[in-house]
Amino acid sequence: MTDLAQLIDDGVVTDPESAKGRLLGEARKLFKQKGFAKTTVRDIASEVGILSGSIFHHFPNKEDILRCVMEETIFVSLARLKSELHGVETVEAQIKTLIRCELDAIYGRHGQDFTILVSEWRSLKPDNQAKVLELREVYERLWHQVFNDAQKQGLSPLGGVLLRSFVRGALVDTINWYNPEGELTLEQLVDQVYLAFFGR
Amino acid sequence: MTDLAQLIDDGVVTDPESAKGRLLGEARKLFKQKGFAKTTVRDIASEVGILSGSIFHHFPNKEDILRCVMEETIFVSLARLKSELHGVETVEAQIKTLIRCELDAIYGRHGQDFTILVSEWRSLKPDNQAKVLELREVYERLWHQVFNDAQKQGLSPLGGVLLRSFVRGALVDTINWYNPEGELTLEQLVDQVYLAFFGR
Amino acid sequence: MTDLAQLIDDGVVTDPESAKGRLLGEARKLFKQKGFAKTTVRDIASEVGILSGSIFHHFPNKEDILRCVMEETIFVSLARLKSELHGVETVEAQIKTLIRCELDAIYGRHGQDFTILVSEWRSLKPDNQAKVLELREVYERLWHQVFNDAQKQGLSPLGGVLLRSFVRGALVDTINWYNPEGELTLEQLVDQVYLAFFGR
Amino acid sequence: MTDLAQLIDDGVVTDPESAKGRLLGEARKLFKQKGFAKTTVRDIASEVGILSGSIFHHFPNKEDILRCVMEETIFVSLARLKSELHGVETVEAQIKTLIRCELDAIYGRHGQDFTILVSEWRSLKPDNQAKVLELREVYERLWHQVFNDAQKQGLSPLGGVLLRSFVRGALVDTINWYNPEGELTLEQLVDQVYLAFFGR
DNA sequence: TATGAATGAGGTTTCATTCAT
DNA sequence: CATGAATGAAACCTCATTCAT
Repeated sequence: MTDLAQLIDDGVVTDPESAKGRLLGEARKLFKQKGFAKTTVRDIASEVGILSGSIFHHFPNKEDILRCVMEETIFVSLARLKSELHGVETVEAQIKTLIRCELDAIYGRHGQDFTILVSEWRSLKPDNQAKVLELREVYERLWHQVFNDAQKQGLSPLGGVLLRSFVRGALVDTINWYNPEGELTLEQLVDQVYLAFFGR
Repeated sequence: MTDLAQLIDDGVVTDPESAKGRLLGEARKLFKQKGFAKTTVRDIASEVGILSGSIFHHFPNKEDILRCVMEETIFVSLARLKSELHGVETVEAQIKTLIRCELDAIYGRHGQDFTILVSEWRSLKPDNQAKVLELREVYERLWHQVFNDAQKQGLSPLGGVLLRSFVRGALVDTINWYNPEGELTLEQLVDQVYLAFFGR
Repeated sequence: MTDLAQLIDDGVVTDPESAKGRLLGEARKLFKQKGFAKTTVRDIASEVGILSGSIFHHFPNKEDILRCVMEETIFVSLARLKSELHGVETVEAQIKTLIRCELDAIYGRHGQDFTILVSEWRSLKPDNQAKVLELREVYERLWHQVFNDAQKQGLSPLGGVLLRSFVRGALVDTINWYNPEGELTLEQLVDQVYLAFFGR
Repeated sequence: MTDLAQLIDDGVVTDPESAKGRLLGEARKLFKQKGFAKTTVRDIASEVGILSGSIFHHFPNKEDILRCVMEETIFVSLARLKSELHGVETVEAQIKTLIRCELDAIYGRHGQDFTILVSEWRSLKPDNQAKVLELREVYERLWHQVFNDAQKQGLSPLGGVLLRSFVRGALVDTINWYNPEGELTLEQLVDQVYLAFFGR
């Protein structure tokens, strides 16, 4: 059973074949393209092939769609990260795996579109922010652990939490200039990020 | 004459005492607080103490207010950066100056609120993006030059353009976690950023 | 099946019982009374008994309402004209039928309000003008044919196109002085128009 | 002394060199081009080279500008008509003079833009309509007299008032199809109108 | 579950008009 | 006479949300 199938089975990720799942998929796409504020509930509905009123059978309101999109993003990213980290021994390889997975998530290789987590953070009301944050911290802790190890090995003078913040910023911001179809491959980008922070 | 006074004199920055200037100031504040989409022109007007219709004496439309806010941000940041870099000899000191100025800009120490440039980029239509981009590139080139020097001196294995991208991301993202009133002072943050990228 | 019922069935005229149909009806009435510019979408909505926002379920914008009103006017006028002309043999009778039908249309006897086509022509943007013009030319050609026959029979020294222009002007302008409830009956008016242009 | 100079001297037409006169001239042009409703008081001001607020030193409100434009149109048209009719003996020549002068007025040969009188009639409130109507009836009576003579001579079977209505409609409507720069000259158009109504 | 018409609050923008300078 | 900033009402339009069918 794949990671994704497992997650669907666990009920934390909606089956993308289902009506709700297709809704989430299109919503994610549009939120990424045009932003949450400029995406109308009609846009989403028409992309799925239903009418706007029908959306509210699946979600209580628009903001909740965003919350679900974000939470699924974290679930999927987390599962994938754990799976990819499995069996990786050296800290260097672990770091590169972390970076690679997050870039994959940002560029939607597995449908996660990590960027939304940052760019649309303010579109959530505080209560929803709290819910998502809880989940997200699980994900962040994985980074902290690996980065703390890196510091111990002298790969960076900074502690895990601070370093993770800088790396996250650097990665998320690539969305503003990096073109995955351009000359620099994703793997090369991974290496450059590694070099920038740990190349000594 | 101060830098700011000079810029106002040059006509590239609006006098903050004037009606238009006050409008820009309040708009900047609100855009930062609530985001462009959720800030209404009524909000801005009422903050200045006029009615919403009066705004359109000074700006043709809401988006143009954002464009002006962004352009002033760049003008002020650029002027300040040049002034602060003046007489600074070592590359290390130059880098720290760049970082310090941008963090100052992000945290609005001189009224610039640099973050808006990144977070509201998508709120501009392509034609306005192009106008702002032109200005912004002048600012970015300053970073590239210093970072290229840093590479030559072996301070980082990366070229100036790529390195600047990573640093910008790291700095801009601080907005999501850094609290300027917290334990970590801005000067300490500058040092940590320097360490993260150049501390070898 | 009546002509109108047939047109509704064909889908070129909206059922006046439907929401959209009632909207068009009230819009037509108001456009005629106050003119397009001075009629607000709120006026129309309140006349139908809905709120202004609801109008935009049926029409993308105000101008489109006018376009629909105009197009329906032509469809109805054309259908009625064809039906009335059917079996009319002499040119004189055909001419009077044309005149009578257009006056009927102007005075809204069958709900067409032909005048709007002329008086609000400039309220349409060029693209909408083009759409309506296409339809209207079908209608005009009917006149040209009959008037060309009239010229051949020596009823007027002018060609069909020019003559039609003059007659249209004369008929449309009646709106500025003719009172259908006054002494001059519509049938008498028809005769006078005929006399003015063909009475020799 | 020209007719116009005489009218200016009489105080019924504003000197076109004066501020108020230039205002009226530009207003007339814009009302004709875009219609009264779509012409803003700013449009007019900027065309004259002043600011919108200054207009209200010359006119109490926008509608009054229209009223003045209309009244001047009538004054000028009337003066010109009287002057042109002077010494014309035959009814045929008188009719053609009337037609020619009105077409001249419609196409702005002497700056009158007669069309506005018809197309913007509804833009006036009843009290202003009444004022203008009073003037206009003097002008219309000239037509009635000549057309009544025409009927007596057997040139048309219709009475002057009704006939004038039809001719006015035909002439005013030319604005919707006639191009003064096209193949049909204005003099030829005069002849065709004459033929249409009196050619027997 | 889905529809689709309707809601109703709120958005940006327009514009004739006023008035202190 | 002219300015130009401000008014304030009203315009068109948007859109998340509701609900009877």
